[in-house]
Amino acid sequence: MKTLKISEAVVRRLPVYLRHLMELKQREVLTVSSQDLGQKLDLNPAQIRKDLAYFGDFGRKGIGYDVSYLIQQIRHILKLDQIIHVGLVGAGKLGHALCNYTAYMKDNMRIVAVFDAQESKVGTEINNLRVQPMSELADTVREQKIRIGIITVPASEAQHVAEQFVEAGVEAILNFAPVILRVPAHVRVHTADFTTDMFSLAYYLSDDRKEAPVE
Amino acid sequence: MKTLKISEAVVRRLPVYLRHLMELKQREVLTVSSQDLGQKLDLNPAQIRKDLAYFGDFGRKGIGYDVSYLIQQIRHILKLDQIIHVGLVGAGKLGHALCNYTAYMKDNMRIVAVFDAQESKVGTEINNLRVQPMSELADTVREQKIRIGIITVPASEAQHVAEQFVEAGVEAILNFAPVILRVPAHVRVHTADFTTDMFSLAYYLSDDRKEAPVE
DNA sequence: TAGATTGTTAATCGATTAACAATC
DNA sequence: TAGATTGTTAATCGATTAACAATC
Repeated sequence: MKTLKISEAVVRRLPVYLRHLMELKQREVLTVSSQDLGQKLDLNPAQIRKDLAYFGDFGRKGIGYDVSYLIQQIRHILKLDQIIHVGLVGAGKLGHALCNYTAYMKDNMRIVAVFDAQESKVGTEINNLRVQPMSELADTVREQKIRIGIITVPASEAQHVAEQFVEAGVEAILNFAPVILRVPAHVRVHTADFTTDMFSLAYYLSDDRKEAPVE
Repeated sequence: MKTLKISEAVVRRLPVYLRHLMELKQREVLTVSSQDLGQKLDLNPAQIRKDLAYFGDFGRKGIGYDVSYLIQQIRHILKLDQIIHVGLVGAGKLGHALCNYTAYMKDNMRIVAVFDAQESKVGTEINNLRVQPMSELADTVREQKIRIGIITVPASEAQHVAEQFVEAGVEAILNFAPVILRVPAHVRVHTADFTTDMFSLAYYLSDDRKEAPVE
């Protein structure tokens, strides 16, 4: 395996490849070409080959990629050949939804603890997990070997929660609050912000204003 | 206003600028420089100036940008100087969460209808909205002037729902299901996929496997 | 005036795509 | 063998950043 700095764009495509490969496997497709993949995923075949070639020679000239083998390799690259433990803070509707969303994630990641600052939430059950108070976060992260933290609290509390996660030793954070978190460089943060998505979508609407303009 | 093809990267940053500007406004800050903004948002000041300059001369040399004026301009660019009507299909936990997530979106967008294919869901109330059957989607989209559709159904149903949205005349779709949707070129789709985010985060974890490796 | 900061051009950097020898 | 398809190099394209004249 080569050691080179892999761009974020490449890393973000790997889960997309993986997902489609799993589907192919389920349909008992044994082999797939970069051509096929590109067609399905709306990507340039050369890009797919190049992405994969960063990590090794996974294909066979004239043949393509062995589906099962490639799945195994991508899971290894993404460190998903183990079960990653995840903690979540914010037992609101969104937190609830994500806990249940284990559908096809469950072989690779598992939400093993849920926390909330609100006393009324503590002790309730979500998906067989007892909602814990924030005071238990640090110990639980260590005991349960939680490596990724999910933040589904209001924007005003997100930074504080992030700091507690970092303090407890979490290595990466997925943040759903619409704020930019400040964390040390060794902690990776991705922000999954619904409002940013919605607002940028609006840009692409046609120009005729259908409602009474405010301006 | 110049007419030039604006890259998606630029469009995705505009809502981030807007959000921070709103916060500045609330704190009664009158003026902001690209320097200040860059610091807060982790972006290069030149990039911010360039992004804004695509759309007009909004700043003043030696001074910076007037916060209120820039807010107004960005809202106009993003077509958020009107209230955009939104429809949602999939009244599960995630759909529920998004309906409630109107917090700071409510001046710009409004979810005005919720649909679900499951009979057991139809007729229940979410945030004062009656969940409607899919058979009412087309008419409601037209009557309510719904321009953006949100999809929060299982992956297997997402494509079918997208087609119904497109058929009904929706201009853009925000898709939460982990699939790549096929829609005509005039419809814009953004995919907000939780699993892709989580899986790509795992790549950045440290290399020591903390659980018993599967491999 | 002096200091600050924009808008914009030019330079740099990085990512995508094309092309093709190697080879199954 | 002929056709298909990889891995990789070179070409292209696009996005980010630096630099600076204009000017508040």
